[in-house]
Amino acid sequence: MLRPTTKDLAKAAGVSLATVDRVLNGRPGVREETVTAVNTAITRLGFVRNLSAANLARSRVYRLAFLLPAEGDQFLATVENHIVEAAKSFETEGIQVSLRRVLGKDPHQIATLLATITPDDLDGVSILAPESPQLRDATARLRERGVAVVRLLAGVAQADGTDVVGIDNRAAGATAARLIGRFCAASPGQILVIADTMNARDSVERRQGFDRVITHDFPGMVALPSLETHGDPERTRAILSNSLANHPGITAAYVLSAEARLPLEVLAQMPGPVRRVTIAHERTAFTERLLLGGGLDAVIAQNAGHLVRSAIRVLRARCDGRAPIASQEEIRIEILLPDNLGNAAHQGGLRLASSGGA
Amino acid sequence: MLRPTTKDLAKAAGVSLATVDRVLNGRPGVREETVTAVNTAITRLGFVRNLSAANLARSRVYRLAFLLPAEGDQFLATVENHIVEAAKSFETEGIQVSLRRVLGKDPHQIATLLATITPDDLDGVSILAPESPQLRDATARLRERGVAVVRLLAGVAQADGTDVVGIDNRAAGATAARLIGRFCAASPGQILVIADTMNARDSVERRQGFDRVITHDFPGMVALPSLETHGDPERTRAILSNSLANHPGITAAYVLSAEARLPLEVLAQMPGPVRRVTIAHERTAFTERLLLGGGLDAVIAQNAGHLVRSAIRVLRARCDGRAPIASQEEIRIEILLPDNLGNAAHQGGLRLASSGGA
DNA sequence: GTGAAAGCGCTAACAG
DNA sequence: CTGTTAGCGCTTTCAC
Repeated sequence: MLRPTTKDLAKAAGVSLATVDRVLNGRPGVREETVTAVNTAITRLGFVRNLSAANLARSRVYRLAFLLPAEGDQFLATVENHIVEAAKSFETEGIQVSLRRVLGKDPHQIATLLATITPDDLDGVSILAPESPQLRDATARLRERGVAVVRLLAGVAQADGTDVVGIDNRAAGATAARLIGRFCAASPGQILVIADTMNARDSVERRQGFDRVITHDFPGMVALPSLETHGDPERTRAILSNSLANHPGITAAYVLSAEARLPLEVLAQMPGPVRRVTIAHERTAFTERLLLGGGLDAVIAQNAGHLVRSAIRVLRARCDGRAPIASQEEIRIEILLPDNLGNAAHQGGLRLASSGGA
Repeated sequence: MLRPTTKDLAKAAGVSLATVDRVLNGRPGVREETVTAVNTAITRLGFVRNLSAANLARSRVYRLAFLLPAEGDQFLATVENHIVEAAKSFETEGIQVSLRRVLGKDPHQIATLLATITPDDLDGVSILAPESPQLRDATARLRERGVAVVRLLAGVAQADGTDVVGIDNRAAGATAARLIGRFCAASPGQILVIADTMNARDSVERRQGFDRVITHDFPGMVALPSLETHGDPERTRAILSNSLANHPGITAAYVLSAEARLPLEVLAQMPGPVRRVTIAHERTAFTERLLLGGGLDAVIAQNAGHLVRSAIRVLRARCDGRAPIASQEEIRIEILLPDNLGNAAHQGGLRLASSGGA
């Protein structure tokens, strides 16, 4: 026989469909006895609930939104593209995903904005913004109001029950350090560490992971104090040329911010007798090109597509009061070399057959 | 207004539900005129089809099976685990996934087995077996009979329209070579290359990719001829000790087969004055432990969970006559270092919140 | 060629 | 506390 349905359950347990439904959804108002009767039938028949049918009956639509910074460079654009793509493919499943580039730099602005969101507008939001007390507060309120929340990329999980989708930044920093250490085996020296700003929690964590590995496993190398570009080309030029002049023993550079273009472009213009080992974060058109051209030795990345789809799945699960499948939602720290960039980068042939199937 | 339904379409186009359905599913027997009328309504209303409802109405169940080798070591076990896990989570979507460890080493046995499968048993199969003319033939027949087919890990795409889910093995070999080359910068020398057998297409491709990069980018190094273990411990010991004795300049080892335990264990027992840079494929309990313990410098892996879920999604799409979403189904070549193994390996805390959501 | 009506598995008012 | 009934959006006979 095919999969048993609620009807079969009702018959087996000697109750009506409505009662089966009540038990299935843990709704109150059913005698303990009947509950067990139904549950027995469930296990006996090996009943598995048909979620699509349930959602159809509920005519449930999930209204989700991604709230992103208003300003950003290539990485943000990549994330955006994946959101748009994912929005399309989730639409058939009754999940409406919108995208709003509204978050400013001021934590208060962000908090004020979040305060306007209610369950009438949205069922869940995914927020990409730096950690701040205001933000933590605002997300807690949002959740109390009944809006599911996940933090994208940056944030601390578990503290208030808000999920975080993104890589472990300490591990990412450690990975960068390991690569630099190994790549510099023949020429250990000083390491330039460059960030947008070290005020962001994720930057600090990356730096911590980085330092741990360098100190512990590569005693011949020294990671210099972090330089902060603040996104300013002039300043970047100044601090980099200054640092390179002061430290002739620099053999490597680590750019730990998500937007690596500015420091990498400036770095490329600096004179340097030795070829420096350089590692940056996130796959963008820019880092990809540099990697293929030999101007970058490795890229530490998190797959933006996975990131977005994972955030959507987690939100959906939370909307239903379900727990996400942790093993599926873990975002891997990818190491990209010129050789494992995959199709998107430079090859023509997909491994999927181009024509229709069976 | 909420998302328009078929009913709205019918009204807008001045036809019945049945006709809308015929157009939606490209069924014959509709006047050209009415077809365009419906299509106009579709675009005008921005109609998006509700797939769950469609599947419910069809009471479509997808019966898929993974056909795996009867014999294998840890990597196969990992794949198996993921199949079982995926089977559970896809069950709610009406996708029944079974697992059969039935494939032997003989291509004819495999072909004979595939010949017994009909659309009455299964809607799609995912086959993990080495390339062979018999297999290609058998899969082609299967597809003709109306059973969707994807090849797992090994195979050639597009040739007969059969999809292949797995990494690009040439790129994987190239990635291994790049890492070995860079890690050996201070001590270039000869590289031991070890395989189960070089009769498998994927082994050959990895070797090709490996050689290309070594030759082109690391002229100071030499990749020795491939040694074949044939899964035999005695033989492995003999050929390895022989090779190490003959080539005192060996500074690296590349194990290119999916099951790396045997050669790595034997290699560990071999005396060696210099610490060798060692790289192997696939994440298993064994390679993970070795990586963390420093006995392995990197692991080139394909995420078994993605692999399995991707195979299922592709089969499902083909069953429906849809094209899979290529960007989502590309399997990344992961590089694993001790630092980016992630939660599963050694950490306790998940980044997902442990308690219920909004 | 096209339409009417029943039903997929489940939920959500209502009655009782 | 429990059952009846009418759908959710789409497909599928079977008539017309």
